[in-house]
Amino acid sequence: MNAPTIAITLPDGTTLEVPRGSTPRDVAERIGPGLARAALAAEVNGEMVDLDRELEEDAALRILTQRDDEALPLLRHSTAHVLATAVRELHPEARIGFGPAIEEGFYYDFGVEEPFTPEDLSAIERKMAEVVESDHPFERRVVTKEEARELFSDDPLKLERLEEFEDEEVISVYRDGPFLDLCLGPHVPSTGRIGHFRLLSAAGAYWRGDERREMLQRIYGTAFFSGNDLDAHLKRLEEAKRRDHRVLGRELDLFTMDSRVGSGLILWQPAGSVIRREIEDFEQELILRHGYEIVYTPHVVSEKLFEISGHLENFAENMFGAMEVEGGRFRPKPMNCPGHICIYQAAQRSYRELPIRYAEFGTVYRYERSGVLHGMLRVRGFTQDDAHVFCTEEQVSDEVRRLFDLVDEMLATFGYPYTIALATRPEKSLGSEEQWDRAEGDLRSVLEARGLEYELDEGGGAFYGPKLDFQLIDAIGRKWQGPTVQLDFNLPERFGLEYVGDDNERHRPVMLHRVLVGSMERFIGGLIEHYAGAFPLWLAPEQVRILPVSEQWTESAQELVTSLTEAGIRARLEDRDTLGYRIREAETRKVPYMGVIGEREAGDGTVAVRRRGGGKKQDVMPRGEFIERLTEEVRSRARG
RNA sequence: GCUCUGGUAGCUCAGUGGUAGAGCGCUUCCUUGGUAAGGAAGAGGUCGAGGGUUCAAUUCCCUCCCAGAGCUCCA
Repeated sequence: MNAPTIAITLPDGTTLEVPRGSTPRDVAERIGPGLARAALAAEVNGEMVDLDRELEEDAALRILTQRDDEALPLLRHSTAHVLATAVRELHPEARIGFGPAIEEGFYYDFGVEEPFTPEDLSAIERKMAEVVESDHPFERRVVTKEEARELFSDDPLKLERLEEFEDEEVISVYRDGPFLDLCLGPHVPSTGRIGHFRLLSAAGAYWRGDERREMLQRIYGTAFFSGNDLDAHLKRLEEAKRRDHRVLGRELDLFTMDSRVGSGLILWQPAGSVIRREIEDFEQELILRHGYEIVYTPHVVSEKLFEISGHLENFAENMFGAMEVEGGRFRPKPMNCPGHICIYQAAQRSYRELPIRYAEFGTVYRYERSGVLHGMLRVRGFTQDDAHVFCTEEQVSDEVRRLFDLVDEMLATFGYPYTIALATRPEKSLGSEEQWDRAEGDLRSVLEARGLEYELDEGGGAFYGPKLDFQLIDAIGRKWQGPTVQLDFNLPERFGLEYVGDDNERHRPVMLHRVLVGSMERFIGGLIEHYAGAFPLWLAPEQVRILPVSEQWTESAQELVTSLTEAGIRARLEDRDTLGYRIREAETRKVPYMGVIGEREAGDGTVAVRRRGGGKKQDVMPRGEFIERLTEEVRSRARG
């Protein structure tokens, strides 16, 4: 016979005896009225549940309030239900799809005849406020499949989902006021707990993400516990828009596109080319110091190469079509690795040569569907800072260690913090278990030896080897794909790579693919947004603009421009229009330094230096000192 | 590729069934300036392309091209 009470263990280790069938809300009230008021949901034995779920057994319990990390997704999911509630009030015919919380908010998909207009969104938002005002409780009910079929008889999309439930699965539905949804939960106690939300956009989305299925209309929104958090989020969205690399790219003449050239193909203007060349020079210097050798491979190669590499089999849908030349078929390369392998195979390799590290700024072409193209971030032609390391299995961990040194130096220069994910063996994979264990162990031990935190992406590796992914965090907290290190057991096999060991036997080397920036296009697109177009001195296309106060000081100003140019500084004279106008122009062009030359400066050989964004503040200094300071700032690649 | 939205001057955008406008930029002239816009004049448009309706289409309709927001996918 069950005892009449159960023991509830709280996070601080204390235990409460409560009657069987008590709810987390009861427990919260036992702990204190403040907590009871703040409570949103609970975690029982690691499972998230509603506050009024009855507890039948001893359990570990944690009351969730808005201070807990899990609370925000909960709030957003509940807000999605409020959205659906409002849509159903205004458009009773709308069929309901799914409405989950996502990283920055939530969405809900609806089957409607006409897409939602901005006016619809406003009306829906107002209706949502009414739903919140009504403070409907979220009520959970467990139903049988048969009951559920009845309840959702008018909701074909829900019925489809319903049929996928296994017989023994618990089917729960949630009601808030007039709206009923098939939902796993949990939810906040009532719609009144939802305070600060905003609908952001509407767009088409395939039912269940399948492009062969019907297109539904998705409404995106976000929600927060406090108005301040919502405002901060909306400001961040504004800020992201302000930093859009496509807008800044045009304003600053960094890059352009031309439909005559083709979609997804970047034309680098001189200013953007300066940035790219500086980064390439920096990286080249870096990798030469780290023992790489630079190679070059052709852009168009025989299709036979991609038969051997397997690209034709596995990557064809991302490759440009073949061109026929004298009966042979050729393709623009989508990756650089096969070419590097051929260079490796140009000679018989001895263990004494390994590791061999080939690097190339290799331009590759990939077919991307027109709808996915986006500025410089998603293109059809891009240049990878690609490298391939051929080494023995024993050398892998040392090579990975060296890569970390490279990555650290590289990313610190741009001011990117980063996170790391280790992606391990997927279900379908190539190579022996020992090989994988060893490779993953190598990666792991390097991470641990460095004391680096990392996420584990279980089963996220490619079929041909585990990998490390670095994610960059930019100036406004967004994540970008950064360096990757990929072990490859496949290509050495396919190409039959060999080296002669100290035992005079032939062995198979391991191959590492790695990129630091990934693609120059994507990286620089991201960098434009990271710096909001205000590049540090070493990258700035124009580093100094020299402004004579009036034309009579042009000659003196020109002398300074010449000295700067001779010192390797990108400097330009600007002497038309008024000084105020030219200063404004230099500021909007985000030139890091302005040097003003007037009667005083021309007289005593100084320059009045004004820093970008520094307002009226100016620093008068001897010209030699100015040049020295700039040279040092460039040399150290200061982040400025 | 799909859904939706859009395409008017170099850029950002307004506008109309009777062959077109603003601001910025550009050119020229005046102004010779001291730290985020001195003044004036001027040039610049096949109103994305093709077809249809109409006395008349940049405007209404259809097709196509291009771009954007999503979906799916990726460096």
